[in-house]
Amino acid sequence: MDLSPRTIERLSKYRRLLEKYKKPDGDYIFSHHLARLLDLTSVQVRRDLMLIGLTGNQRKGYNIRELIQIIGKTIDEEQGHNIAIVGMGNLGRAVTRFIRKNKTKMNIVAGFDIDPVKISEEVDGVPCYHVSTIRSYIKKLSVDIAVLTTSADAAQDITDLLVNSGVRGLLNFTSVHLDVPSRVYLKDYDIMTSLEEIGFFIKHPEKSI
Amino acid sequence: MDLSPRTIERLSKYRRLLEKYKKPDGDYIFSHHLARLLDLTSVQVRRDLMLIGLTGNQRKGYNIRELIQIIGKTIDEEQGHNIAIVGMGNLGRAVTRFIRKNKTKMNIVAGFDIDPVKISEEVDGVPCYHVSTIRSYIKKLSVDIAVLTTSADAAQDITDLLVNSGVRGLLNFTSVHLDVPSRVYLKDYDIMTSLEEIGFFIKHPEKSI
DNA sequence: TAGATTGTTAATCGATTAACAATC
DNA sequence: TAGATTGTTAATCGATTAACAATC
Repeated sequence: MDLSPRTIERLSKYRRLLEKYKKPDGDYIFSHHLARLLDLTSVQVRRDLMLIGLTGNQRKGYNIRELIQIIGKTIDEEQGHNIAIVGMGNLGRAVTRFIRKNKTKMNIVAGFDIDPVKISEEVDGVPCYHVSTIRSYIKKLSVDIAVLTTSADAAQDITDLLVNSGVRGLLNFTSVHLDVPSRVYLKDYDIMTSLEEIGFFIKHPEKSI
Repeated sequence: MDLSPRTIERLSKYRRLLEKYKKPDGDYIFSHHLARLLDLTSVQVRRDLMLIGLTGNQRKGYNIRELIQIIGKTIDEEQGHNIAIVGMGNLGRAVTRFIRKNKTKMNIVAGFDIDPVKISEEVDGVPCYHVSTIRSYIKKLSVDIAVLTTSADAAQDITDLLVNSGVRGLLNFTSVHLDVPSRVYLKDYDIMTSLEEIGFFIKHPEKSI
């Protein structure tokens, strides 16, 4: 199986959409219908589903229950993922609550901070520890994904610590470009860059149509 | 000028990196040096800079001051952008403080919420109004970009309201796929999908190396 | 000068889409 | 059956990279 990040992202969106989807006229959906709901082409939907071995019915389309189940088999880790939020400032607390609202296989097991005020103060039921204890808690709690919501200054040092402690995936909300070994999967979320991108394209509207 | 979203994103990162950059051995930087700092190739850096008409020096590289200035001329709107945050929950407040910490041409001029508790309670100096007043405030304050941090339920209705009020760019933090006219530039930030992407690729490490 | 770097075209790579046979 | 849809290969499109001449 050889799925690109973009395909994985679309599969995640298909599943989430259909989990909330009140069956229109049964438990099946056509590729062009799913495509329209997400502004994609029906070919792309069929191709994505083909790649994960899902087969449809020419009369009824794709079985929604089966679709959700096979996407889960493809992208989920059976035992779920244990997540740590590093940096329990506004952004860290917001992300914590956001993730916990979505009942998925993503379990937030710990927060970390340097501020004594935040430490041992639970956020949405998640305990917060001092960053100096990252190594032992990451190992003890089998954290495999960390969300980085620290200050820019601390970002690279904390990243090194996380990676050395065994974290294998990182969601980086800081605006710092992180240096990580290739075995670690890094996803950047650069808010300022995104705003500047939006700013540019509303200044040059002809480009985006 | 015909710049892709990816080029704009890289330009934004070049600038931010170099603004904080303490000159190594002068006020110039080589393309391969800048490339290494951001995990890119030097060809890509040179090509990006070529596209915005920036010319380097074969002995010294690119003048950092000039680079920052020309990137600004390319991507910034001279008068800046007026931004509204819609949904002043944890995420909205976090994003507000985050953007305001970065001194840029992005001015947050208003927040909106439905919760009477949050309304007329300033966040980091930004006033918060009721969503029913979106239309008049968006026009009065000339808001051109909105950050959507509402609940999933409200997302599409609020978006319609924003677009009808004249907003031309949207940064969407909800997990809902939004339907917007093509003249509106939309950028999605789907946290759950990103986590699932990370989860998949740490399960299949051979793919990401 | 020799060596390193820039600037730019052509080739390559990866992802999307067009086309169409197979199927219900 | 006719019509619509699926499944899949081939063509296309867009972005990155290789190659190399020009320049300091």
